[in-house]
Amino acid sequence: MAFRDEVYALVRRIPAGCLLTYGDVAELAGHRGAARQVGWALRALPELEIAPNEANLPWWRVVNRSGTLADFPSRNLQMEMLREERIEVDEQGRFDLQRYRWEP
DNA sequence: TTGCTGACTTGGC
DNA sequence: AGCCAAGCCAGCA
Repeated sequence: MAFRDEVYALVRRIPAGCLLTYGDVAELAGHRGAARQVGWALRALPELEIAPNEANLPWWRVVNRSGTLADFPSRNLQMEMLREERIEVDEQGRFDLQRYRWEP
């Protein structure tokens, strides 16, 4: 099973209203410290012609360790999705990881 | 094959 | 709080 598919399998299990960091996903996939590859896997989604919503792939529930979003094309969409799931954002546009982090 | 690149993290200032 | 270097490893040229 490819690393990419391990990532997708894990992301699918994140409950609504919860968050996971790139590092968390990497460790759960058995690749501790390979956070960058998780980012790569998520970035590859549009190129794979996958419709994330229809594929039940809540990629927007993966954020970085600072509780912020990096500067990538779909970050605005991600913010919107998180807001719909009642995840609060502070004045600096950050999430409370202590509160929303998913612990399997 | 080697050598970059990168939706990241961590530890040390 | 921020900056920086090192580590990570799947693709790609």
